Amino acid sequence: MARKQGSHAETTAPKVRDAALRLFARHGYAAVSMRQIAQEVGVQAGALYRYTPDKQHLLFDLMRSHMEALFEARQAYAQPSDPLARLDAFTTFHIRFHLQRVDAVFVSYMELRNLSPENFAEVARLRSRYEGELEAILRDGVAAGVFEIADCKITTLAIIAMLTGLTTWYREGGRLPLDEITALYVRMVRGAVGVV
Amino acid sequence: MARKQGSHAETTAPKVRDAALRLFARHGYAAVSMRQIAQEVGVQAGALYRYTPDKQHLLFDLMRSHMEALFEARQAYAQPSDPLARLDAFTTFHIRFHLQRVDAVFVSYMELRNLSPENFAEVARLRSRYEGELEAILRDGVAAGVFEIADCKITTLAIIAMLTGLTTWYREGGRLPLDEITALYVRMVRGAVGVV
DNA sequence: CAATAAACTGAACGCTTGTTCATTTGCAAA
DNA sequence: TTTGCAAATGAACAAGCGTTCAGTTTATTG
Repeated sequence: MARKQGSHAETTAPKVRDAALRLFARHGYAAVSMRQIAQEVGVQAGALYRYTPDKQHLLFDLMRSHMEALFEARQAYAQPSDPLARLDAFTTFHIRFHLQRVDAVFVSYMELRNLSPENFAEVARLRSRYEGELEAILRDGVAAGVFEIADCKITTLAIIAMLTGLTTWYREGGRLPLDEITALYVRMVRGAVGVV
Repeated sequence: MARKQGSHAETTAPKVRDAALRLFARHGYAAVSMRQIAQEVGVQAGALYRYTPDKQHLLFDLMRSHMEALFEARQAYAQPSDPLARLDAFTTFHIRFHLQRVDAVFVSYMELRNLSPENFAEVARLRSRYEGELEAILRDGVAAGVFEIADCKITTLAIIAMLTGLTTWYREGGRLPLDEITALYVRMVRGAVGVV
């Protein structure tokens, strides 16, 4: 019989992903070598190839599972029915989720150009599906007469850019607690969609 | 006497900068080699070192002159006195300037981590000076009772993130003309600062 | 204990990297 | 036409790159 499957592999695999994510976020995909990742894991470079077919796929896996985690977390979130409550919930969710995974957010936004065309298309598809969720909320709000929005598509992109920008400057233990910051953003998002 | 200064250098120098900017934006600083830049310019790699002490400085120069161009362009812009008009003018200016230099914006936001600490500090200083201009507008508006803002610092960052995000998706000849897009953003920014 | 297979090593592969520098090119002034 | 120098070449440097693979280690199974 085979050895209990992956007694070490199950330890090493996430280590590889963690190290790669942290290093890619810090220095950029192209600037990080497989040897650096290996050193962080405590292993020789060749051993990494038991966990990824190549460097490019390692990057893609990180991005894809970031998006998958995003949808999974979102599904676990309460979905109110009235548009304004849903918008607020989206804002809160987006901020909380993204702040918990700054490295993954950074890598997912910065390293798109290092993906092969097919891998890029896959990530782009997932991202626009997520954007679609916000857009649907906006459309519902407009239909219900609660939002005043001239163009839902553009408003969606503007809101997401505004919210995600938070990840570039937020530091734990900063001037304001996260709850207050979130409340500020909820209010700004409301303002941007014309809620008075 | 010396030859007319830089008869060729004056041609080559901007070519080097243009090529570097385009390639850095497209593939990332670390992924671009000096030989690639040289080929784009039509020169051997060694010749680049007449125009930059090293690769890192080439990146820094691009970022610094992007920021300098930003301040120069802003100074040439009309500065109304009432806060709301100034806010609208800032929005319009920011969009127009940044859309004309997508590559420089991209590089300036993506490649900060590839700067040496001193060079990073310099770019950060210039950036926060620019943010300060918007923040001043917001504070004036609050003082004048036209804006309803809970925290001017955070609102500043949120607005700039929202506006700059435009550069990642805008394409000339897209669904909407730039004037309409700008008008949409002017309205959203107004909403975010609580103008009714 | 012996057998087995997963996990990992360590060296090697061909290639590219940023940077340097002695040398050549080519134009403009004298 | 000669001279002088900026501009550019092209070869070289040591170092590092992603990836492969035969071989060694190691822990668990029968």
